[in-house]
Amino acid sequence: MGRSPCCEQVHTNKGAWTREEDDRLIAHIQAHGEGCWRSLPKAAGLLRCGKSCRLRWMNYLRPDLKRGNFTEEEDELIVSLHALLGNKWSVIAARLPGRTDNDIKNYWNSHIKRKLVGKGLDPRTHLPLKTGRLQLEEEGQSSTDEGGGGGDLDLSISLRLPRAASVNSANWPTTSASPEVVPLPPPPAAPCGPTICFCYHLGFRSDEACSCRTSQSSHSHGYCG
DNA sequence: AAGAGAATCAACCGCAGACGA
DNA sequence: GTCGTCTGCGGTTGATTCTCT
Repeated sequence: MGRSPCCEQVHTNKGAWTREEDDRLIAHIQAHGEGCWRSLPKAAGLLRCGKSCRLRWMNYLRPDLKRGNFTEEEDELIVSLHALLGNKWSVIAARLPGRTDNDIKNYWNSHIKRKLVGKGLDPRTHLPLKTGRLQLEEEGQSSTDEGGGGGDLDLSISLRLPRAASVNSANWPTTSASPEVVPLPPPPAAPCGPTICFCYHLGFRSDEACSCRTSQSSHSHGYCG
């Protein structure tokens, strides 16, 4: 098919952005909005590809970005969301106002991953390391894999919010009640059926995020229906 | 003080999905 | 329905900074 390159490689800069390039990009976006990234570099007088401009703006120049260390609350929230969503960094970032997917991804890889391993947890599955089952998973059998593949057990797990009301962002353990918080996709319209609500309490504190507490244990399984 | 290794983070790359013609 | 373009995402890389010896 011959995908065209995202930019004319010959005429674009690469590598670290200069102060001047940043200023040009900021000035252009403040004047014209984010608009079409492909045409932006030319319009802004930048020798960069649109992709690079977008990345620079999203990850570094946006005025609403929060700089500095992650708080303990953010840390816990990332772990919780990762347990539910996996490496959906953009979705996780949407729950953390002022943080970018790149930030979170980097923070995950440099801090949290190590922290979980230190606690004896598999950072991918959030389950204890080196059980027989996990041994299988490490060889390519993930517990979240689509139903498929071998073995006597159907290992697929259905995750859903325990109650429709939980879609409301107020029920999520966000660090602030920012209106920018993006709710997770709503559950199907059908009433909550026999699907297991697998509430794996990682990082959530009491009365937050989920109310179907059928067990006092820290790793409880609730049931919708 | 200097070098080595580890940690951090900005940026790039390739792919997939959305969308319009 | 097909094709081409654009955007956004996740994985990865590489430069810089920090820490330890």
